[in-house]
Amino acid sequence: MKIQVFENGVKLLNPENFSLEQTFECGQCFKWQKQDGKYKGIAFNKELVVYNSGNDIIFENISLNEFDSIWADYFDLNTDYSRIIKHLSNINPILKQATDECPGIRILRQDPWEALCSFIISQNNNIPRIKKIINLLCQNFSDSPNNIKSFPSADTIAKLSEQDLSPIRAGFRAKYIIDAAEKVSKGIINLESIATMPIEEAKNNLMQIKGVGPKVADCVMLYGLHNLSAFPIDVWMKKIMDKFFKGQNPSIFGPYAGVAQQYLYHYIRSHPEVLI
DNA sequence: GCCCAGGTATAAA
DNA sequence: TTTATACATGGG
Repeated sequence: MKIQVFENGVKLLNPENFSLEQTFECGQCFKWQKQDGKYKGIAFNKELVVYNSGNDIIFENISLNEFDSIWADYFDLNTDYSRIIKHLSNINPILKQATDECPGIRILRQDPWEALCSFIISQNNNIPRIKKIINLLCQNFSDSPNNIKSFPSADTIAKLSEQDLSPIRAGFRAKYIIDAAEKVSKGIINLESIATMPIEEAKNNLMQIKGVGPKVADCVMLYGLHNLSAFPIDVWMKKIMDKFFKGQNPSIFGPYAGVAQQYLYHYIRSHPEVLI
């Protein structure tokens, strides 16, 4: 990974297997917004503007230290995705097509609580409205010390009532958000320790939270706890499995099932005709 | 107006 | 154990 440091930022020179568009628009995160061709977002209480410049990617107005300590990790830039892609594309022709189409997806290392809360909100919902609700949650309840609209902590949400949450228009999910926040805040659910458990045990723990079923639990494992074998199955993935992997289960993708799932999901959403 | 959305809780079979 | 229905809200 070649890096150039400017007076006002860090530039990644022609990075391999890293596309902002594919990474942000593949349905794994909901808080990054495109403005004037640049992506603006917040993670771990830091604001970032990041954008393409030719084949390079510019991280605006940050130090090398911040890049190394926060963003290289967040974007999973120290993982060799070319190896994962090579492995996956040998498994099945549709996976090869998917990786050829969107080889720049990175599985972000999101904050575990943010991922949990976000995917509770995602249930029976569409992506534009998921984004809207999460944005309202941050606008209304962010507890950042720096006056930025970061994702509110579980402790902050745990102090709220279902009625307090009414401005975010989450509907029936509000009670689930509160329950998750209370369990995390009280330590009944410890996301750090869940990260070290075998995946089935981890999912069973997460499913103690109201509104968390197998799909949301897999999303938390994959996007929040970076367990790359977690395989969230939604309506699209169900169709894909039925058509291309009939009778098989996600274990055929080995330890990278979750990455496979992300390539397939992104690919099939832009080519739904493949399923016909 | 109508159908549906990166599902889950609950009740009924 | 499997299958059916309600759920809040608003995008398309």
